[in-house]
Amino acid sequence: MSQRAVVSATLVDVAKAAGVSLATASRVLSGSPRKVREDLRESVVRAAHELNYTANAQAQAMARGRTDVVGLIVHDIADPYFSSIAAGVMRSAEENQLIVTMSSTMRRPEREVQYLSALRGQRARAVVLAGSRVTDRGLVERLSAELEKFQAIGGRVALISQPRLQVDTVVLENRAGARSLATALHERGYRRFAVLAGPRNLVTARDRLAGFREGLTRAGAPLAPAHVIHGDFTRDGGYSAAEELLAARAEIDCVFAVNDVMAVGAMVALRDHGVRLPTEVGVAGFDDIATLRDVTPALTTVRVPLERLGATAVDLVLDEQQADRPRVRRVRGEVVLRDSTPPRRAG
Amino acid sequence: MSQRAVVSATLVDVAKAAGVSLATASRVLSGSPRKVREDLRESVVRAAHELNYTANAQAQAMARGRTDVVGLIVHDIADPYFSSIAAGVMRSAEENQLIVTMSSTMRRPEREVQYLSALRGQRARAVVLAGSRVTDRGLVERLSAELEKFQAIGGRVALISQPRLQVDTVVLENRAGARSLATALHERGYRRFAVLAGPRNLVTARDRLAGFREGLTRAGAPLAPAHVIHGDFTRDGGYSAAEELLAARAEIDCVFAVNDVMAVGAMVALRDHGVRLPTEVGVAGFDDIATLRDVTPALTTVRVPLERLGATAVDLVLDEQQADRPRVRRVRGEVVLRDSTPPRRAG
DNA sequence: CTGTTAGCGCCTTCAG
DNA sequence: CTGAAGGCGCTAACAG
Repeated sequence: MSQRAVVSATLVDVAKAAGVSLATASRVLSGSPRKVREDLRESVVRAAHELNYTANAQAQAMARGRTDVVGLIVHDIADPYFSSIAAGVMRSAEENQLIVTMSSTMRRPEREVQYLSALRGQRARAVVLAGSRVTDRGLVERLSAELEKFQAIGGRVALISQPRLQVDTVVLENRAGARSLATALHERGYRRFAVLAGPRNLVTARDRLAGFREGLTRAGAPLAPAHVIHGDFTRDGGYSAAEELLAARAEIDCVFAVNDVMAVGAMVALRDHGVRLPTEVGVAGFDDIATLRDVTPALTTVRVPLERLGATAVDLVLDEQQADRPRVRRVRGEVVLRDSTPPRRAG
Repeated sequence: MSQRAVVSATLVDVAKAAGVSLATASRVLSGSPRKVREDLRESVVRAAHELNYTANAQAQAMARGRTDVVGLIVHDIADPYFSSIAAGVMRSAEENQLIVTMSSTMRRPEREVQYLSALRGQRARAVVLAGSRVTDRGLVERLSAELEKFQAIGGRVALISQPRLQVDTVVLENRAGARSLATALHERGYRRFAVLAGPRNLVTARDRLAGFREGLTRAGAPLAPAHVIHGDFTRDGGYSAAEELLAARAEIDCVFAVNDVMAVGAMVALRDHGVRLPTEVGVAGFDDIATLRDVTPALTTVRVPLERLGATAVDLVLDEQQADRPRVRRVRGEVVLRDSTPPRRAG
């Protein structure tokens, strides 16, 4: 007879069971500032407990006119760079009682626009867009338009990347970091560099290349154009780029891959082709990915506080101070010299 | 005068602008099966577009009585094991037009219960719980109770771990995998093993240890109890456990760490203490984490199709066939022998 | 301090 | 095929 209920108890049920009005029940259960007589409060709590009552967050959101959802959009959650950022976002979100809904674009920028639109449908309170911007003008415009719509209905936005759009941004100083790295490597005695530069259309990759080049030029050892190889921002991209370098028989003593994942791919490629590391060629990366710290030789890189990037972005969207123009939080990386680039004797 | 609107257009606005009734507007915009005359449909679509209308998903969910949210709960999203599973969950979720909300327990099992309760508040359609179950009886009971409440209101649940609770589960055959690994290593000539066994209360860790022990026993080279070291399921846990092993001056020729992350930590510890790898000691792990494939020497391990685990879990919760008892999908790992455990000469 | 009531935005019978 | 109206579960004025 009594079929298993597939609906949960509602506030009306609780109120009825407790013998109070809907309003009173709501007041005790939804943390309203208004006081309720102790005995009533108790019976409401008890009734709620007995009925396994849990407020319907959707209904609350509708009645209140706002949600506690923050959307996170990343390029690829399986990439340690993004999973670390996600960890930071989730940590800060939890501290602020927010729910995180996540989506992964699989490195297809158009997806950002789609997901953003979906988040608008969710009436998400805020969205964090992590990952490099691209250079494609059309895409940037479509994203901008969608961001404006999102903001038009009161949503907050933070980017983790480059300050290229009219929204709050956590800026990772890729250029300065790469410049410092170049200087440090030059000081260690390296002179003939190659750069595995990643995709041409990713601003992050471009900035790192540009910064590295600047550093070398200042140090008086300018980068040869032929020693810049583009490719995917992945392990395999690094592997292929390094092979290309070898095929070109470039005369070099140090390879800078614009991220750690690529650097590791490059190391493997070099070794596979009989290059001894780090004696014949030094290798450096960027990011200081935790799981990659234990490769041999230990990878020289630029440490990026990834979790902090994520947490900072959430803090930014939660700080409601409506500035007249986009705010920017700059985060610097720190050069970490390890065994993959030992000091090199002159000559 | 005209302050920037902070509310979005509603269906009423669209209907009004299109000169039709609310019902008609709803029918064209929400993919209702009912037909609407072509000219009306067009003007509704146009009005919606002009007003930047996007249906309020919360309101839709309330009216329909169900959501498109699937919750994912992991131990630690920054751990590549979980980020890969997450990638699989998100892929399958997207294919099914579902939204993923994610939370990370930071390896504190009580959090699973809390998050599950929050997801019940969200009226999530389903939840995927990834990560090893624990042995603590009280925790298991509290989780079970919360799972039942979740299911009582129609929510679907899938676990990725061990079939210990009365819900659908994607089971990773840790025991069988570890057993095969033991056999394979024995065949390569290893005889004196140590196991870095992870936390005592994690079922995954226990199963891997048990399987490995079984394999060795069958092969006639039983594991010495003193050669089992427990510790954290992390890189540093592996490092410490290996140091402990060294301090005990155990006579061994092969170390099995119950996951790759620990194995890498162990490799570093062994090297730091002057042990030559893999000549003096072989090292093996479990999981085949992608970013860890390039350590030197290349790590022998048991490959686990992590993304598929995640995707399978989503498929399971979406397949509404209400079986009378929990369904189980078994997934096997595959031994991958690499350079960290080269064939060993007898003697 | 408590109760009544009007929405929040949308879907979906039910008439027309 | 279209429109009117009730209701999803909850919050927040507004009275009492």
